[in-house]
Amino acid sequence: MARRRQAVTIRHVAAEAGVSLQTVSRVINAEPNVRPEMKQRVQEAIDRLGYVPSIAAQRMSGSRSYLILAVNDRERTIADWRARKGTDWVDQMLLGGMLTCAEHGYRMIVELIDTHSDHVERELSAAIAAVQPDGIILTPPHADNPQIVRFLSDQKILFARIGSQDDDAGIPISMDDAGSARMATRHLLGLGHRRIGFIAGSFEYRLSGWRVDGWRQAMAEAGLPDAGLLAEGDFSYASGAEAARRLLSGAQRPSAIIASNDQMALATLDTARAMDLAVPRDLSVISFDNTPLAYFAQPSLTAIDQPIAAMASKAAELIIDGQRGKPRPARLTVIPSSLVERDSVAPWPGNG
Amino acid sequence: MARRRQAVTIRHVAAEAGVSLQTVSRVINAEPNVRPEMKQRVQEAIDRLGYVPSIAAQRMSGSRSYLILAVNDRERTIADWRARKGTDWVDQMLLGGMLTCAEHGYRMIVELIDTHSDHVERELSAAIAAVQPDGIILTPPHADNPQIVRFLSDQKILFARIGSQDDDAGIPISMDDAGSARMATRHLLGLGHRRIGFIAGSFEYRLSGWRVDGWRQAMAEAGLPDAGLLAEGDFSYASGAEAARRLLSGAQRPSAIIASNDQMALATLDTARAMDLAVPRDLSVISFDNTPLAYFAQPSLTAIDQPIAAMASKAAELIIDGQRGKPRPARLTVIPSSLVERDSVAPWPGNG
DNA sequence: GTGAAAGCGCTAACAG
DNA sequence: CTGTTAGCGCTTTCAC
Repeated sequence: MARRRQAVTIRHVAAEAGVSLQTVSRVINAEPNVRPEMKQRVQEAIDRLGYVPSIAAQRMSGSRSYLILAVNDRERTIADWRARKGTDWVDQMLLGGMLTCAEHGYRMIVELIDTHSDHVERELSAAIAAVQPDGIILTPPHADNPQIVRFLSDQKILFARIGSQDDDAGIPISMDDAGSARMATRHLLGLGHRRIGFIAGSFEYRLSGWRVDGWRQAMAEAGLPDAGLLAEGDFSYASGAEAARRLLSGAQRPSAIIASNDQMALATLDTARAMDLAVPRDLSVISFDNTPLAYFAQPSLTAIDQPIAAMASKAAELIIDGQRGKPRPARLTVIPSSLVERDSVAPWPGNG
Repeated sequence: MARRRQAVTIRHVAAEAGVSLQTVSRVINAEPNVRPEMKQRVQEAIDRLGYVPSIAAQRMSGSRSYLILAVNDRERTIADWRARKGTDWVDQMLLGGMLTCAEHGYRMIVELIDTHSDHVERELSAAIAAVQPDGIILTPPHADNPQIVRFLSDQKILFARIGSQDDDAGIPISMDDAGSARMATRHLLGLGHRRIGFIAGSFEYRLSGWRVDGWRQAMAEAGLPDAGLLAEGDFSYASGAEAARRLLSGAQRPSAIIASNDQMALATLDTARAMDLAVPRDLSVISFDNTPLAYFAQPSLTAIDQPIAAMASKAAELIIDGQRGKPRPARLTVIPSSLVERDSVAPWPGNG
């Protein structure tokens, strides 16, 4: 195996520009205390030689690796990939995270970690030891995993927590789940609906609770009861179908249902059809997440769009800022969600 | 910025096990010439300390970086991510590539490169200089880009070419596009169809030509003419719609159409509907790729499933093998595709 | 402001 | 079979 060496190193640039290694290093890192003319001379040599620093070497000596680890739940991610049902969480993370990293000379590495395993910490620390990232982006449910959060805090590693609202450690970034659920509920209230059911996601995800809270608040604001209108799912299609059946079988069935993700909303659509209820004529449905599924469903789903790309981009940005010495935001960074209106919602038809 | 150092280094392990650094290194790299008892002693120390080698340090001294670069077309990839229409090419690459990499202690880094830019080479060489990957996985259209292929050959970097069939350089891995098109065509012939239209993709992708060839061959085998049955698209929905309209407006319209990707197949579905043709009663449609779109389309699309995950996995495997000294396969590695039957195909209805 | 020297964690090459 | 030595390319520290 040939010992593969870098074609153009800082040494070549230094020779070409007739300066020391240090000066080149300073220019690369945009450090102060370099005369403009020196800086220009070095920059020209860099361009002429097409020099690009080796991230391995940069990491070896310095404190930066220019690598950010994006950590996702192994089981769920692989299941989504295999299912090929259009869940594009990872794509959106890459869209936001990768591009923002690239703008600053960073790269993103995707890592899958088991939530349930008793050795989460070991898995994560192995990844950290191997990659030595400058920061870590956590997603649900890891973002609220106390073991992980404590571990990263102790290690003093910069980390962002997408979908979390805890500002005790790391950098929480959220779309404001409660507010989003309120928005969806108010939208339906505004159309005259009074009995609005809610299908919660797994409470292993803290955002599930916040979404329920938002719905409850909006109902309370409108002076409406929520008793008998909440059903719990676990984000899976099957759980959504069961929850929808429960809600729709009651004596006073809801005229609208909000589901905590697209899979459960789709299940609600199918369940309604099976019960001879037309959507949106007999039942309005609003979904959360807005994956491609929402677009393809029949009828297409009105949905709260979870701004994954924007959250990932912000996460990368804040980590890079932090790496450069900027203090982290004092509290939760909110990236607002939006309501995408499609065909699954209609005004309340009245008593007719 | 604190100079962040590795918590546990090879040095600690060596001390713990009471051996030299070299011996530890040999154990890590599974090199021969280490007595089993030594090996075990070292392994125990590694486990006790939770030691994981730093890939940066490994790259610095050795010849391996344990990093593989997966290169995709920038423009198309970003467009797909933004569109959120369920194109899951990158997900499938990750599914196959990342998991296989992980099995061997490698990581995959996704990189986006402009095809059209006149500085493809510069972009790519910058990525290589920065990451110093042990190998590169090229996808269409890069896999057949002569500039890129020549450049990587000259640099003597291991690279796999997904979707390519050239065995002059790199490691070509293909699903056999001609064979796949033949399979689709024969499937329709077997159901009695005689006039089978074909919508080609952009000829900037060489596989577009191969797919056309396969269709032509199958038609010729059956003694059928293909004149007037070929329309050219560019993989976009719009181009597919236009191509479908052209094919369906002829005097002798086809009873079946094969589209070279899902977007164009969807466009064919919509165009047929607009022309009052029912699918599959009046027109059968077969698609290529089998993204989530094929599953969600109405009616769902019978499709040639392009085994992206399997190809990416094979690519990673062959690169890692190569890195370990195994010679690359003498010729094209074929990962067979399969036909996924759904609702867009029916037997030829006869003259009625 | 700029340069020289030391060392990051690991492996290649060579000794023993 | 095992240990020692010399770097890999870069940044840090400390002189000047």
